[in-house]
Amino acid sequence: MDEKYAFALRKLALLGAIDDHISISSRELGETLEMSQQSASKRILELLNAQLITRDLGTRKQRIKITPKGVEEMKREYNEYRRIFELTDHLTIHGEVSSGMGEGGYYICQEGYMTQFKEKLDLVPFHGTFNVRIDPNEISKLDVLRSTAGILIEGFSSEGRSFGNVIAYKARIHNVDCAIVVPERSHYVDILEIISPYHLRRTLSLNDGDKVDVKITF
Amino acid sequence: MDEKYAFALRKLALLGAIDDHISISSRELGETLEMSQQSASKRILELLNAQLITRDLGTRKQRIKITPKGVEEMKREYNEYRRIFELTDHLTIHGEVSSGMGEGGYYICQEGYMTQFKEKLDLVPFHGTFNVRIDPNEISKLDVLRSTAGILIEGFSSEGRSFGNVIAYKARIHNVDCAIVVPERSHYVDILEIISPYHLRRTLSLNDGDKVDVKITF
DNA sequence: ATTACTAGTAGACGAGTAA
DNA sequence: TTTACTCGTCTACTAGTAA
Repeated sequence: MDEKYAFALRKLALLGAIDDHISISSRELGETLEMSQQSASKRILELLNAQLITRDLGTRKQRIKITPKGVEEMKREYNEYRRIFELTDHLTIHGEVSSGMGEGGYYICQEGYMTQFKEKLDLVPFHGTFNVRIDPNEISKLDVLRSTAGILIEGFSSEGRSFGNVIAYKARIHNVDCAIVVPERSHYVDILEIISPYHLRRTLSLNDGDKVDVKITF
Repeated sequence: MDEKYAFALRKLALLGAIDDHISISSRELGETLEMSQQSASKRILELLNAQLITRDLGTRKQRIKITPKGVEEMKREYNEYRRIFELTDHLTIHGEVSSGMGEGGYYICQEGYMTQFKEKLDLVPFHGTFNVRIDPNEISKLDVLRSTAGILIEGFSSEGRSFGNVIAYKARIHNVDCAIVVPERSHYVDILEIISPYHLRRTLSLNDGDKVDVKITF
């Protein structure tokens, strides 16, 4: 995205153009962007062309709304700032113990992954995965995590099945070493899958619903 | 700040130029900014001129560090994004009950303020202020709060003393109505001063050090 | 009121090059 | 190798104005 579009997009977002269409004339937009009506009009055409906004052009005033693509572009910039101001040397994600679907456990136990966990993380997973449901307020911390370079656990093929790359992040839960494992090609979910040399539920006496802090170190 | 400077400043920050001087040639900066060496050199001179960065220009490579002013400018942009993505209709600040210095209580009890609290907040403070020490991880939420339009409680003069403007924000602590009061001209502190028609310590059975969630509604 | 075209100007950019 | 000057080009802006 052209950097100059970010400014206009951000000001539109502050006026509420993410949730709804907002009525704003090119003159008014020009005022908030500190430019002429003509330039603001041109900027709107550029944003439309870049598919960052949509517009209803009525006879009176145009109505503008930011597209999902526009929101994504802004989030990218937002996440850069988060990395600058929030990331020191660690990131803490709050959540609660979840029994999850247990699907991750099957993948993680594959020999092809296990050898790499030992080599690259110096960690032999005890048993399956430990699942943490991320506090809804902190889902966006996943963006920050995923924009950070983790440890690449390479995919492989075994018995005609292919297993994809996995990104691992070293972490600690209540001072017990562990690692978060995220399939490289996965949709965002609110569950952190965690491996540890210990049986975390037993070691930390945790049950479903108990609050935990996952501290990722960089 | 010229908007185009923000991009360069942000990329420098991501390279670590907030904490330390970083070695970066104009050619390298040009690569990360996707522009020529010449333009990157010019951009550096502009940033220097705007006092957003400082530079050691050695014989080999220049070393660049972002100034406090530069950091402030970035924070302003960061806070705009926070308002866009973090602020829905409320903001929750975590903290713990603190006995504070009790100074706020004296000011707040002034007749000039009290009448306005009743009119503008529909709230007759019970007694002094209730102090919450903000969780260190959430101090920056104050930036977000202060960049939000609160309710202006006008200053006044009484018995030869002048009392300044105060900004109030309606809030709830564990479902009890209250309001945060912030002197307009004050340095940042980690204490929220809160007024409520109830004696919060007694009503909620709170003692120093107890964790509380302050939910600000907009 | 609007939006947005055209024309003229100021400013941003990169190539060449000096130090 | 550096940084950064000059200069030509090309883009971005605003004023004027049409629809």
